[in-house]
Formats: sequence, C-alpha cells, structure tokens
Amino acid sequence: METFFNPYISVDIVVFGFDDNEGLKVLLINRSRRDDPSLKRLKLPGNFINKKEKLHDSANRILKEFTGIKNIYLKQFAVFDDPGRLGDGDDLKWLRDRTGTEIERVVTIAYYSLVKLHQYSETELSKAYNARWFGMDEVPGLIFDHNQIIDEGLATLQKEFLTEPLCFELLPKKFTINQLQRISEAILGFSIDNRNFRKRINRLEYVVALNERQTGVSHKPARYYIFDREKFDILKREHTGFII
Amino acid sequence: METFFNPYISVDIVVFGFDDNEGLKVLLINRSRRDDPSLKRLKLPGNFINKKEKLHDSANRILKEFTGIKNIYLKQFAVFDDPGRLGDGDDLKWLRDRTGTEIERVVTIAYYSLVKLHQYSETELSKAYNARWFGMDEVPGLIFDHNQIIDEGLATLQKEFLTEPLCFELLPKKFTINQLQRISEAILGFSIDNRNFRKRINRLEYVVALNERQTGVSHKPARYYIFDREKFDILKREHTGFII
DNA sequence: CCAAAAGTGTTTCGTATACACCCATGT
DNA sequence: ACATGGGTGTATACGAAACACTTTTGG
Repeated sequence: METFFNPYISVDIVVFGFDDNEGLKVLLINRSRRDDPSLKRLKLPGNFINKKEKLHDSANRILKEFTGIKNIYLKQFAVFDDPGRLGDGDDLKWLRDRTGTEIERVVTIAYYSLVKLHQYSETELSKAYNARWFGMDEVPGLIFDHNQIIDEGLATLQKEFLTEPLCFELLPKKFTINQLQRISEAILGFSIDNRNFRKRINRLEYVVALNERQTGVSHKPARYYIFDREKFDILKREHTGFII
Repeated sequence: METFFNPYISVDIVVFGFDDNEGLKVLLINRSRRDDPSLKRLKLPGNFINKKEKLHDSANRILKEFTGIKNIYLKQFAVFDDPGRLGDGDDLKWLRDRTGTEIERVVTIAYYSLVKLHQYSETELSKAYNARWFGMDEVPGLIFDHNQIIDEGLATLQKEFLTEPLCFELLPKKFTINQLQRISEAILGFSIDNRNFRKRINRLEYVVALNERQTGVSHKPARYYIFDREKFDILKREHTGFII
C-alpha cells in the first residue's frame, strides 16, 4: 500500500515549557483523538515524516498541529532505534490500525523544543488530542519508549543549557534576573546563590539592562533585561574553553 | 522487492585517526569494490541498516568491515535527511544499481569514531574498497553530502572534545603529556602553552603518572601516563559548571 | 508598618594566562 | 659536544563560592 508518509521514520518532540510558579513542564497528548474509545494512553507529540519532507519541517508541522506554535526553538538530540521499541502489544496494534500499514519497525528522530508558556497558554493547545502540560514529576507511563525519550531530552537540555543561550527561549523578551535564575534552577535541578548569580549575569555583555521596571507589584519592582543575540554570537565565536 | 536491509535508513561514519607526525586524519573508501570499473569516487564508510539491527550495531558492523576494528569509540552526532541529499546524477544511479532497489530517499544517521592509528595501520584496512587515511586538508570532493558530514563531524568532535575524555581514545594506553597536547592542538586547531598545559593535566586526578619512561629516544625520555576512567566517571558526576 | 521580593559587597581560593631556561638522552 | 624534545616556576588577574542585610513598593 502506497502512503504519502514514510512509515519507517518518525519524529517525536519533547516540548518543554516553563511556568514561573510551577516550574518546568512537558507537553503530552492523548494517543487518539477525543472521539476515539481508547483514551487515556498518553504520548509525546510526534508522527511519521512525509516522504519528501525535511525532518525539521516535519517537526515544525507536528509542533504546529499540537500547540498552534510556529517558529520555536527545536533541537534534534537523539535517535531512538531499538527494533523492539514499539513492543508487541496494544500500542503497536493501535499504530497499525491508525495507519492501516503493517508497521514493523520505526526509527524515531527525537527533538526537544522550548516554548514560552506565558504566551501560549493551554487555550491554544490541540483540544482534539487533549494536549496538556505535565510537571516533570507528574509524567505518567507513556506508550513505547516515550518516557525514555523525555529522560534523555531533559538530560540533553541540562547539558546544552550550560553552553547555549537556551534560557532566553523560555522567557519573555523582557525578563528579570530573578526569572532567569528560577529557570536555571528549574532546569539544572539545584539552587544558586542569588548574589553570585547576579554578578555572573551582569558580566555578560549580551544580557542588556533596560531603563524599565516592573509595575503594579507589591514589592520593590525588578529591572527588566533583554537578550542581545548578535552580541552573543560574536562573543561565542571568540570563546575557547577547556572544561575537563 | 523484499530486502534484508532497510533501504530508507543508512549509517555513515566519520572515522578519525591521529598520527603523531601527520596530525588528524579521516578514513575514506572507494565507492565501489576494486574490481568495479567506476573507481575513484570516494565516500565515507557507511551502508544501509539491516531490518532488525540496532543502529549502533550497524555502525560497528560497518566499521569492522572497512577497518577490521571492533570495540572502538562511536558517537552518533547528527541525522542527514535532506530529501535531495542523494542528488539525481551518477551517484544515485550507482546506488540504485548496487542495491537493485528504486532508492528514493535515504535518511542517514552519522557517527564519528576515534581510532588509535598507531595500532591499526593501513595494512588492516579493507583492501577491497581501497580504504585509506586522508589528512583533514586533503579530503577531495565526495559523493552525496559526505563532505558536509565530515565538516559537521569535526565540529562536533571539537565541541565534545572540550567536555569529554576523547583524547584518550586516540592515544595508546600509555602516553606522554606532549602526545596529549599534540592531539589537543590538532583537534582544536590552535596551539597551547606547554607549561600551562602540563599544569592543567597534572591537576587532573584521572591522568595518572607511571614510574616508567620512554626508552631508546635520543633526548630526555618522557614520562608515561595512563587514563583512569573510573576516577573520571566519579569526578564527572560531581561536577557542575556554567560555561556561559 | 508590614509583607514580599529586589538588590547589594567583601573575602577567600583556585584556575587561566604570560613568559624563558635547564635537563636527560643518543649519536 | 651537540641536537632533540622533555620538563620546570612565578607573578598577575579574573572568576567561583560563601555569606547577611537594606531597599522599594502595594496593601
């Protein structure tokens, strides 16, 4: 049977969002549309690639479908290829039924994605698939190897967070230093001394202070900062550093 | 036509080797076996995956075929998926002829590999495919997008070299500090102050000095060191570090 | 005036960088 | 004795880490 999609290769996306109060979250969807009887099995947003589509385009298409978001940070981080990763139970049967294809093995290319939760609230998420955000500690058992994909995605995010300017993908354009710190702590999983953190950030030429402060808060209003990507790119090119 | 291999997914490997005199090298093979008339087109070692084979096993199998080497460092670093990456010329025709399959699109999973050149000399390389080592500046135009794969492989190696203990994969068990420095310089592409380098290495608990020196050299014999991987793993687990 | 979060300085320690000469061996 | 690469020490500057109190606003 000819299909327009390539039934050997899929894309799955670990969509991370950050909420100032509730911390780091990940987006999960139902295995099937709402009108399907087999609800309650959760999975990552993902799908087969189309036959003549670049993977990055597939990832963007899928992300758009489930969140309504375009032009968001997307990073390929691993390939999940175990020939047995689909198991041989109910989930594989569901996949075969849904596609009408005798799926045997699917290699999936995993991406992680960073979205500004404050902009894209639950209201824009796919209702058809009951997409919703889960705290990192609330993630239930998912289909296939999707829990493992999340774990490795988080590990990759934690690692790349140290060398890439990822925090700014999770924040509004104007942000405060304390917001930056809360994100860093949520992702890295440990707490950071506020004074030292501020000193470190203030040394970074690409984090630019604005002459603008919070309004309407019942405490000392915080100063806003923005991220200057051009400056960052220039400085990064000059930087060499041994870690080990 | 049924095949035992999966004609949609391949593995390509950028095999890096280090030679103390000649610097960093990459392994290339002929597109076809020696007895094939179409010689002279060069490519990376690579092939389709088998249908029920893990990618890592495919990579090991391919590496073994072309170098005779097993149990070597192998790192997945990127996926090359452009639907047009095979072009529509002679190389695609060759691939279709060779496989007897109407190949349309192949997504390739790229690995880089690090081998100790001093152990696996040219004599063990596949003669059938005329495998040989090329200095990084001598690499000619290759088939498909293989030049791009090498470029991204090298960039990944340079990046990961800073945070992973990769240098030891390119060195004999017992090595000297100056060998370590030459490798670092070759991979990173800049030179390093010898005194400061030695101080840095001597601080590393997992680079252990032996009571053993070079023999038969016509200069002051260098002390040998070994890499203690267990110590490294323990220390790494404790380490957290901001770079940016 | 109280609650709540923002913002501030100093000391100590370790590591990065810059830089020039003596040492041990084989021939 | 000489050629060859191996090996050493010091001074300066910058960043990491530890640590407690004052400031500004709204209610």
